[in-house]
Amino acid sequence: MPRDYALIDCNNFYASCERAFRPELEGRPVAVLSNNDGCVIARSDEAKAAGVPMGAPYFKCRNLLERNGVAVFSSNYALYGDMSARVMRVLSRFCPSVEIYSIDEAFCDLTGVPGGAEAFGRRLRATVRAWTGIPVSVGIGPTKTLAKLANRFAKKQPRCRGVFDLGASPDPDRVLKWTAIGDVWGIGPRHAERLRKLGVDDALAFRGLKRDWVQKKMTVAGLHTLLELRGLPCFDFAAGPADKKTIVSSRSFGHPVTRLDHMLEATAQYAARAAEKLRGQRSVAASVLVSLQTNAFRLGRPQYSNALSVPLAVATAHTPALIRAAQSGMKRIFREGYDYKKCAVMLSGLEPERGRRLSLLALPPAHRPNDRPLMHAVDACNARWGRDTVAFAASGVRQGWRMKREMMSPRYTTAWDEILRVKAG
DNA sequence: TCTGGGGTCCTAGGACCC
DNA sequence: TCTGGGGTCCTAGGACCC
Repeated sequence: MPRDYALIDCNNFYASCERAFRPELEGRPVAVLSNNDGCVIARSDEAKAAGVPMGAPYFKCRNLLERNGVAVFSSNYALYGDMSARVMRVLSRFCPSVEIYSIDEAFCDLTGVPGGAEAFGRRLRATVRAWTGIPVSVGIGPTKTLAKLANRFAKKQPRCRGVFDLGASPDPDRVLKWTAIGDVWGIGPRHAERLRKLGVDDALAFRGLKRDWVQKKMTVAGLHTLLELRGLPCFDFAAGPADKKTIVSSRSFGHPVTRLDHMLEATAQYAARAAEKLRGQRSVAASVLVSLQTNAFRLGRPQYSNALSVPLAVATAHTPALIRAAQSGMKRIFREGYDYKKCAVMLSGLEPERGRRLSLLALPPAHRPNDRPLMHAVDACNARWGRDTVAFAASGVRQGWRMKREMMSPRYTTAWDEILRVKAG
């Protein structure tokens, strides 16, 4: 039986989150910057129309932004994460099954919903808007790839009014023809360029290619995209989030770091953050990869980057152990005489906390009975009173390397003292 | 002139996604 | 002066083993 998958995608999500709490920005251009106020990562429709490019470095487009009266925000992930959860809760309340795909997208299985998928999608869209303030688009199709494609059509074609069901369309091929090859889910810039050179410019032309050729040139990933465009589902619907296989914490510094002690502070901070995420999925890590790099944009300056993987004797989620491992690796790859821009800590070899393998050489966790309750208490404090309420001394106190966020909006929904006030009368 | 063969595991790099 | 962060999957090739 053919299925109806819907892709619900929040429009210009970060910009819409900012606007949800500043109604006077409705109809005005809004842009949100990446960490460190580095580049533009979200734009309202008005900002797009003004010609603000996606990914543009802030210092390069600052004039353009000012000239057009664009309201500019540093990214506020506490706010976006919470708004995302609200949107997802609305979807879960009305849809039989929801797969959260990213912070601003979810797939829903609408097969057999009463009244038809499109009408259901319209109600969903209106409800999300009314309950969260976030505008969404809804695309419906028999496979995830086609739902994605339908979603893009819904978003770009005003007459769709935010919802489009490809399966119910009188001429679906016309929509495929309208979709540029590079806009097909799963076809990135590399493959798109190659395909265009062969005269394959849109989804319809791609769909007509021979499977053997596609598999040979684009591996099974490309083959799956091809088959999905033909209406054969290749990507399963996953109700719950799968455990991560790697966990990364990395951040560019607010100022270049030159000293080992500062680098070790940042390493500890990132290791602690990664460890928190690790415990969040009840896993332990078997190895820690640290890396560092100078700023490759600064031509003419000496460049250096390196990475080192540090295996752990026993897989663990204990922050002090992970900090020790990360710092020992960092000491080995750090070289004096460079301006470092960024470092990262990646946890890999993840396995569930229960049922992990134990080493014969190190004490099993049962012999360190206080580790887990301690970490649990730290996580509970930070969940309740905010990140870094309890932190590790190894992360330093002054943290001169911390990122810049000079235009951040309040954490309207996650911090009591930043909550919106509504004046009476 | 000759230089086995096949399996498994790991890693690095490439491509993609948001 | 200032250019994000966090993931997944696939493949090729080398190491290693018998």
